[in-house]
Amino acid sequence: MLLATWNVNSLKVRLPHLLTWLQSARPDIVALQETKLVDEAFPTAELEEAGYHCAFAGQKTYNGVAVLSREAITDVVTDLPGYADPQRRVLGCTVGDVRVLNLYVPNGQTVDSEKYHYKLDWLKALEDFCRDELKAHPLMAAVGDFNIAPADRDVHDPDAWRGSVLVSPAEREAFDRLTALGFVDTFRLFNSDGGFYSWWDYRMGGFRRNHGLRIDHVLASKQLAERCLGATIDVEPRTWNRPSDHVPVVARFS
DNA sequence: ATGGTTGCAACGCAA
Repeated sequence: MLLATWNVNSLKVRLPHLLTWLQSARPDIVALQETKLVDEAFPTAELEEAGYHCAFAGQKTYNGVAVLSREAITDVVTDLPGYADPQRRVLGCTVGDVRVLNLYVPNGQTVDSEKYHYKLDWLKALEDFCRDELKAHPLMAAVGDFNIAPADRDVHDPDAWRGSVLVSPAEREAFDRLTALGFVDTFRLFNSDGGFYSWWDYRMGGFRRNHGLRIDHVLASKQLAERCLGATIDVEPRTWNRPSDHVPVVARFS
């Protein structure tokens, strides 16, 4: 079973890339972020034609998440309990025996901004939610654009980034508290090296120079992680014409 | 030198 996450930065623009990638990678479940589409505009017909069921929580212009699955999708939730938020950043659902939580964690903008405090508040609500979800669903994955590079090895220039949003201590502590609930970073089960990134700024030739950050993750509950056979970052779509600034991260399970 | 690119949608905002 292949489980993937991809921040597509506009599903309208990236639909051709997504369809091409679905055909080549053949994932069973794909979590999408930054669809930037209202639900009425979601390309359900094209994706069903490609063999996927769809669940989505969209909004105009910003945010928006979706899950595509070859198997049926049930028990959908689109909010963190007790955290009223008009921004569409959460899609929890069940596929087979696995609970999947698709997350588009707030970016935070800068550490001195209101958006940064929103990010930390949001992560606290996520932690409370995941604590309960893990108890209810021993086989669980929390995937998505976390907008956090967990360690310096996940950052192309740690000294230049020190203290910035996406790497700040408070964000990393929130990420560590989340994993301490009982998640495993599947990529790190198979690769402990630096230099592997899932996002590169569009500006300044970021991808060409591999000036990236590893901020998109497939976290698996301990019981699900026991079934993990591999995890990869597929950088190829970043080489295509008019790419997303993020690439798919994929984990394989038995 | 505090830049730059993209998407949305409207001439700014978010990433």
